Amino acid sequence: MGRRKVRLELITNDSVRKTTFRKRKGGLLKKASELKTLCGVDTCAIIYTANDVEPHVWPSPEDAQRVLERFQSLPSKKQGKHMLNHEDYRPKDVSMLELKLENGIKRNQDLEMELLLLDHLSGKNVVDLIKDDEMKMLYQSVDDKIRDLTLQMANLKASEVEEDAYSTAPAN
Amino acid sequence: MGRRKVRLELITNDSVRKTTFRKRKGGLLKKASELKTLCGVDTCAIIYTANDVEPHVWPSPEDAQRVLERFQSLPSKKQGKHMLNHEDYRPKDVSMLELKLENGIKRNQDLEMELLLLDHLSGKNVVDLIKDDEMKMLYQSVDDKIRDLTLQMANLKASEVEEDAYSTAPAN
DNA sequence: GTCACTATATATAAGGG
DNA sequence: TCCCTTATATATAGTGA
Repeated sequence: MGRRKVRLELITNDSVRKTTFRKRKGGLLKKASELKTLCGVDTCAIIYTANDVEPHVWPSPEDAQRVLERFQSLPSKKQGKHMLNHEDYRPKDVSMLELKLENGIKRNQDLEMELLLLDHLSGKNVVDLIKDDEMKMLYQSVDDKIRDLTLQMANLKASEVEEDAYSTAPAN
Repeated sequence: MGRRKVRLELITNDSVRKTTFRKRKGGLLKKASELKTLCGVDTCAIIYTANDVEPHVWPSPEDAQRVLERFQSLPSKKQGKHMLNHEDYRPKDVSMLELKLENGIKRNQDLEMELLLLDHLSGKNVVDLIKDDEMKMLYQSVDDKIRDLTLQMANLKASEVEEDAYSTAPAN
């Protein structure tokens, strides 16, 4: 769409390529925005530039907000066939602690399942930039999750040690 | 871009909205594809339709393949400020097992970090459809990861029990 | 590298099977 | 609903400041 038809192939000239990228990125975002508005679908554009390490995400602030909410309420459904059969990897006879450990495993599986989604998206070059504030919120959210998980594992370990104490030398 | 200028607002008429969605989705994908080719960036379009539960992802088969590879080689960098300070949650005096447990935690943190990326993307309505084969590969990848993690945790638990045995009743 | 300005190339809203 | 077709609306390649 310009003075002349361009061949669909990598633009070798650096500056030209950058300029084209900038222009087209804008166009793509606009299109995505329109699609979202006109059709009521929650579009999202992303771009991992070879330069930046951080992925650039788009929507608007409200969108990012909603993303977080949706993410946090993300239930452990869909796990179906992806639920791992623990039996295969569990040393026999460790009954007492199984439940707790399983909880931990289950949690990890939840994470993995969400990771699956990430799979579909990571490694892609996306189209935009998330505001700093939103970024912080996202990070905060993950930090919280990490905290929970770590605490849980620590407790698990602690209780195991405890249990052990019981079976060999009752707590003072 | 049509017989007449359309107002930027949700199209109320169902059939019209659907048609417009289909058309514009195609256009957006084409644009993304061009951007990818012309600028050498790995574009990716996604759409979570209100109807379908599964997200629809786009690129081409080769892209999906690359996604997987990139994902699997995803190092544990970037963790920086997101590394959790275990000290705060670790019951004191459990030295012997710490390392193993920490490995487990570390792993979880890796997952969490990747989850962070997901944060940026989930909950968005994206633009496309991944081929069944690719989907299977992705699932397989996650399954493998789940297997690793589970096995690791099982081993961790097993070795703890073992250690315990040693300190109280030397193995037969 | 960026911005503005066109001339063109594309995308697509309406309509008609 | 899905394809066509066609009239217009948009996107953008090339160019100059």
